Amino acid sequence: MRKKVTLKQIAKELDVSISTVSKSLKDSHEISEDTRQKVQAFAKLYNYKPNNIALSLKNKKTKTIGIIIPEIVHHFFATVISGIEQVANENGYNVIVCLSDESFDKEVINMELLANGSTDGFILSLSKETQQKKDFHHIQEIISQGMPVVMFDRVTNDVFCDKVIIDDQQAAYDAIQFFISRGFKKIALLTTVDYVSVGKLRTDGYLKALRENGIEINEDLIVKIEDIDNCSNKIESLIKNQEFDALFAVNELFAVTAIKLANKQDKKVPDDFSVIGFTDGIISQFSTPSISTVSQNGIKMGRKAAKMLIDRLEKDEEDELYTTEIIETELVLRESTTT
Amino acid sequence: MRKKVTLKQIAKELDVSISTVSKSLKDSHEISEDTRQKVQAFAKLYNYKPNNIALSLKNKKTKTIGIIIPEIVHHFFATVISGIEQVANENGYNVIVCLSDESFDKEVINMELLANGSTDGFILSLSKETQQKKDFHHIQEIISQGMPVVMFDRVTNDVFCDKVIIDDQQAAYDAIQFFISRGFKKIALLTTVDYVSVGKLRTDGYLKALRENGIEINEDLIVKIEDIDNCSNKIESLIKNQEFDALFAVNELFAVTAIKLANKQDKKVPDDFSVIGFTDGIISQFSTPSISTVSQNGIKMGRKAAKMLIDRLEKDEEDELYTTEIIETELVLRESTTT
DNA sequence: TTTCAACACTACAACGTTTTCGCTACAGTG
DNA sequence: CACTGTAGCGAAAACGTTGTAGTGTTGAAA
Repeated sequence: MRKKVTLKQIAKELDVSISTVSKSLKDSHEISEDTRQKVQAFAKLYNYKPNNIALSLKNKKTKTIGIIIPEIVHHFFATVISGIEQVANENGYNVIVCLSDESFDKEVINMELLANGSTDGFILSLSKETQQKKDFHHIQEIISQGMPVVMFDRVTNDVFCDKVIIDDQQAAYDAIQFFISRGFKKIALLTTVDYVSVGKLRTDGYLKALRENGIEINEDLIVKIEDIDNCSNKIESLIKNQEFDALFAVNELFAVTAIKLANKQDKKVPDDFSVIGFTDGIISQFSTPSISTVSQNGIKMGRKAAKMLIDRLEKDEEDELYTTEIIETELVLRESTTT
Repeated sequence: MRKKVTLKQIAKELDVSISTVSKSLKDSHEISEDTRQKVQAFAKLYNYKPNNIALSLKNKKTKTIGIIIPEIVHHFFATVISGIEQVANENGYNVIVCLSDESFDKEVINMELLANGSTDGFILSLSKETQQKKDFHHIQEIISQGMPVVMFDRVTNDVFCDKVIIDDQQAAYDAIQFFISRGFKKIALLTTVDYVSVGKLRTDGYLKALRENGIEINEDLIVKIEDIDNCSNKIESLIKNQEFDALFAVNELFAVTAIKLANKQDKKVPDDFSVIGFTDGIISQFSTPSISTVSQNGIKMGRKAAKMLIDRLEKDEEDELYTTEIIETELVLRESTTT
């Protein structure tokens, strides 16, 4: 086994000082051509590479970005990571990923762990539990220590930092407007419980669109789902007992589940009702019928978040002006809506 | 801004030595009750947490696992990461994720970067390009430096290390046997080009099952796909020009694409032909018809890989005995196969 | 001959931590 | 009084690196 070689070992071997080795490898003019070549040749032979940890300690920079997300087995979050990783990579940064599993405690523990020197900054999306508790002290704490934080998608107004979001309300509004423009008046909504920020905003967009078009809001057409694994009953009863000609779901899982359950009751999408989902993932693309969605570009979101974080990291003045970037969404029309 | 406090600062503030502070916080018996309490109170007040980087440098352990995978926007890899993260977390490890984007160069660069002190070991799945080039020097190099490596799914026999795989050949064999047991004789295969190790193995299982059952192999029923974004023609022509009663796809994307293209030609699954895919992902579950698959439990694979790596890391003797764990697969029957 | 610059190199501190070893002062023992 | 033991603390090294501030030698100008 050939362990990694250090400056010290090279120095000893060549009978020069550590400084000389370090400078030779950095092509310092203080070192004679002769010595430089000797050292470089030796270093190459033994495949010398500086130790990142030692550099991090010295420079007080790790060139590492911490990502905290609720879960990774979720197409949207995976695309965001992918986007972050692209930009990080282009700028010589690594990403270290922690999953909160939607748990407040895990979110706190992971952040505190990484904040102790492991990362230069954070990109995070809040866990459900954190949003529910409205307890953001761990994030505040980290920001107050001078570590930059960028929040995306599931954000909160209670923390001042850079943010990347989509205009959830507007996007939902646009989707509903699309339905209305096609002459649909009875529009059902499949949404989450209110404490999930994005669910709430999308619901608001739905309500706003109806109101502005003078359509009465029918509470029977609004289904709020807490637990995705346990929502069949509610959706089934909606489809069976209510009459509607269009359905808007705040995520693609709700959308595809509704379509499947409709099939069971011999109702066909889009013949019996049109469907638009949210988040343009694999499911929407490949289900039959393929589902029209409000496309939320995760890659773009991740890239933007990473760019904002790195910009802040590489700028030396502390800038207290935080910005919130809005990533545009797009209504992607597929087979689940009549044209 | 309240920067992180160090031992040195506490020492200065309380007018004791750094050693005393360190020992106090570790409840050393060398320190008087009095001093200990004073230090601990102060540390708590200023929220002292030891600096991970300094610890890593001192202990020559980072408590970090490097994960190198081809891409993350891929349900299977996301589940594997999820599994790795679970076990890592349980054992106080963090995970740092790098994506090779199926590129040999990026795989090499990322590994070399992380190997310079950033991680204690690696869990990786080979990029397509690496498998094609059969160049594994970067992995060999890292192993020879004494850094443990665990490979999963896309592995190679040319590198000696711990591995976690499924029995791809057997799983494919079982799927084909299932078809044959239902009386199907004309079985089509949608596979990858041969250099993708798992594709090759699954193809071998298909061939073996046919041979053992005395069914003649019809090359026209075997379609090898290089590029997923550009495979429609080949699959369409298979469906249009060949006659078959069952189709086995080596991944779920191929499976769902085939079903969609069949629909276009007014052929229905499973009425016109049955389909079994590979990798039990979101698509298989939610497409219509839902797709029967050989389920490849990514979480389990990730957990196992992480366990193997951590075991090796925490055991002090160097053990040259490498093992290859086989994760069992399961045939999950859904709507795409007739019963 | 003195002075000084240029050259080629080394020593050392610093980053934050742990741990071994050593030191001092005081109590106890014979 | 001389010695030993010990409680309580501090100094210093080590991990690997970089950059600043020296150090010693040479040769040339004054």
